[in-house]
Amino acid sequence: MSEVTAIGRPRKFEEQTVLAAVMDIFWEKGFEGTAMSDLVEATGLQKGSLYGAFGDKRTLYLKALAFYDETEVALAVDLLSGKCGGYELEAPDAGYLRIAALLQAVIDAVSVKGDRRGCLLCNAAVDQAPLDSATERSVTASLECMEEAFLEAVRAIPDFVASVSEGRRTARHLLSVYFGMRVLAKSGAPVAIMDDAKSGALKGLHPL
Amino acid sequence: MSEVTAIGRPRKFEEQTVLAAVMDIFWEKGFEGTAMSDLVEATGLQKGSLYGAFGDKRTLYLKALAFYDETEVALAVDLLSGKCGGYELEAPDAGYLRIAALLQAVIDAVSVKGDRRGCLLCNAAVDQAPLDSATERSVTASLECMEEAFLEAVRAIPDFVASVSEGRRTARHLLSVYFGMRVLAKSGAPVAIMDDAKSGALKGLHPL
DNA sequence: TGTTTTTTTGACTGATCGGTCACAAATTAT
DNA sequence: ATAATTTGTGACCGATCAGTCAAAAAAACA
Repeated sequence: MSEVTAIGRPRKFEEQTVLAAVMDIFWEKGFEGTAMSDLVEATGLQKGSLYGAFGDKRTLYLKALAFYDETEVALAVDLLSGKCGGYELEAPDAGYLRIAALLQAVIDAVSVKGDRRGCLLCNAAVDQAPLDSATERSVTASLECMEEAFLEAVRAIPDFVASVSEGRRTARHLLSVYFGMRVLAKSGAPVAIMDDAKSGALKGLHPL
Repeated sequence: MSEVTAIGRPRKFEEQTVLAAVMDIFWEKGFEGTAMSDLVEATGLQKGSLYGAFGDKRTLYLKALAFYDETEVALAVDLLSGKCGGYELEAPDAGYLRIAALLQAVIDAVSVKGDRRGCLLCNAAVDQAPLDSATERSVTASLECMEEAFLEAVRAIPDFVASVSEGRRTARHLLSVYFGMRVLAKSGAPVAIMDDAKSGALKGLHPL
């Protein structure tokens, strides 16, 4: 993992910390909207150090996307697939609750935390994926993770009488609702709209 | 509407034509990703003419958004509210068919026409609405139009036993699915995923 | 104490950015 | 004609863009 002794002048920064700061800026401003000077300011590093350690702007963006996948996407996936605590995971309607919790988290990000940045994955899909194939690949991979996690949650809904293909269909439908809500959130839509989008989606999951 | 005689040198361009070209570029590249030189190339006008006729880049963007609202959004709204022909509007399940047709149109834009630009409204919501209040207002207004149109379609579903508030909820849920599918389309998602998102959403509309 | 290796630093580059402007061109009004 | 008014044109502006580089600094070696 790490060299015990490293020759040469040691780095003054933690790679993960810098990447987190870089991700934040790209998240807030997008790829084109972010200048290298923004990253210099946010990271406290000089331009030369950034280029030396991470490569050019595009590479940095891709690494920020990967970091997002490892942190934020992983959190959502863990929530959906029941690998993290706090959501009554043992309840009989665990799958339903997990999906409800994720959609509620999208709403809370806006209404509680005032976070208008939305989802970096969604942002990247909209403004960079069609223009850059490496970004497209990264986004696609993260989307597949989320789809599988939704599928896992759907399958954890007892009495959800559904064929295998219907489970997949439902997962993809929920994926779509999730990103739609992210878009609505960024547009400044009132909480009531997102609440309805959420409960409208959940309604179809309750055959009880 | 128009002056019969206009003093001074007459314009060589049609305002609507130029606006359509401008909209196309912003649609494809986004606000930050579009340079004035791109617009000069696309419109055939010189920079000075563009500034003289439409104002600065931001104003031009807002006018392109308004143009999108008057053309593309209006088409979707007309389709949903049954004001345009071609979709068996007299059938007993007219509302259902209209919604299905709109979601299918999102898929066809990608699979038939190879159009990866998505929806300018969605793009604007994601990358400009949080940063510019005028853009946010424009996006919000268009979103409200679409919500009302979805609501009209939902209410045109016979046997859709639902309270008033449930109709609204369903409309907002569909709005969310619609934008989610737009995001998936831009991410390069295969048609199968969007098909499932669509049919998953439609399933909840068929209490038959 | 040097030598070597790596990182930090900030000045520097050419290109491009959004935006302006003076002047030529085209039309109506007199 | 000629004056008045508007539009088209392209050179021009300072600012900022992404990216580079040589030299200083900080560490491990010898």
